Amino acid sequence: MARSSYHHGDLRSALVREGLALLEEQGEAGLSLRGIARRVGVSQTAPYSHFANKRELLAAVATVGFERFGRTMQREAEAGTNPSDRLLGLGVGYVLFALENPALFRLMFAGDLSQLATNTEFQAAAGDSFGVLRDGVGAFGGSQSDSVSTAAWALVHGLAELLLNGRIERPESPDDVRALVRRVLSVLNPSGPMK
Amino acid sequence: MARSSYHHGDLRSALVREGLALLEEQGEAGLSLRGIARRVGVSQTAPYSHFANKRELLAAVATVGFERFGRTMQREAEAGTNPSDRLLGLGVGYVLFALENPALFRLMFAGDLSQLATNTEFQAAAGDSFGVLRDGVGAFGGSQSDSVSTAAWALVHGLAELLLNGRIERPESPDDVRALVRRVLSVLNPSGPMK
DNA sequence: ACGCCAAACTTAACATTGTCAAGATTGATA
DNA sequence: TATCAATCTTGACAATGTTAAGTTTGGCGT
Repeated sequence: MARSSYHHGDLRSALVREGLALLEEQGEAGLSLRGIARRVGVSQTAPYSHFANKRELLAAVATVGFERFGRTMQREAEAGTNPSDRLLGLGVGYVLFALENPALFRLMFAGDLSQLATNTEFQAAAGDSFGVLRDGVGAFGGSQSDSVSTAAWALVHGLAELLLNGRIERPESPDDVRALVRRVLSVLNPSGPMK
Repeated sequence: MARSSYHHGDLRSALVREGLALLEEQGEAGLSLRGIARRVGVSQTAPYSHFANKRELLAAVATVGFERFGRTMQREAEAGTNPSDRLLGLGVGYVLFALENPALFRLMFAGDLSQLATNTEFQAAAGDSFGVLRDGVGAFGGSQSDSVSTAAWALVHGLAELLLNGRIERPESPDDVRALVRRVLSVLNPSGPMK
């Protein structure tokens, strides 16, 4: 949709939206500032009126990613009826999101974005999505809630990352994902270490 | 050290070596093909006599990384006297390596390198280093060895990644790393799920 | 209603990067 | 010792992130 007026009107949102689309289609490698601008139908430097640099645009894209991420986890968790099932749902949501949005997931956890302490929106969105996870684990972990929640988080995150890298064989269906997460999460011992 | 002869003599190794050095000094952002060539004192396109493209050079760098990675884990594991302590050592080595070589670790697990099925050296080095881990876990896990080893792997990998991203507070000393890994690994239940 | 101004957008340019093509150099091999 | 293929260089191209300087315009105060 070509615009008629000199001013776009909602360029900032459009850039983020097309950034997400481009990321999905071409992966992070094909995600250039100029490419996004081209796609929106705006000059190469127009984004600089809304973002200080490419990183800040990517942070905005990742922010939307975190919001979707949190919703995905919440949706999967709500199906469960007890704390244990809800934890499983959170893990399934975590891994499903990663597998369905590989490039976005990697962007969200890219090193250079995480150190954007300046960008409060990004930090807030990331914090919120992890809050969903942490709360779910809290209701599950027993005496050692803190260790258990850290362990569960690391577990699903590592699982997602290893799946994306092809180090662990990719499940074919969402049901297989569910089974895998269940199997792996089952080694967690909520009552703390034995000895 | 400027070279005297037209032929470098050992350019391939030099490129990988300086690539590692540049990666450590400047991070992945500052790791350019031309930068490495400049550092070695060779023309911009000289690397193309030894590598098909930048990715292949980075894969060679990552290959060295995986070799060091395996050695670090093995060193830490050898201190333990029983399977449980050895597993702990492996995890500590895993996380320590990530924290001490953040840029290299991220490169090793970068998405585009992992899909280099062509590069057999890279795949072999990666496989070997994970073999060290898998063997160590195998001697630990009980009835559900497979689930336990996958879980332990995902656990330490996720922990490493979350630490690098600053999502989990960074331990200050290697001893703190050891304590953290011990605490988190302690929720693993080697005898399988309870119910 | 009108003029102004700051925000939004464009054009032009620069340095840097990955990569290719074509040529120069040279060590080893026959 | 002549040659040839591997190694390295020069030159060039397109793409990218970013800055500088100029243009357009919607909305505000008067």
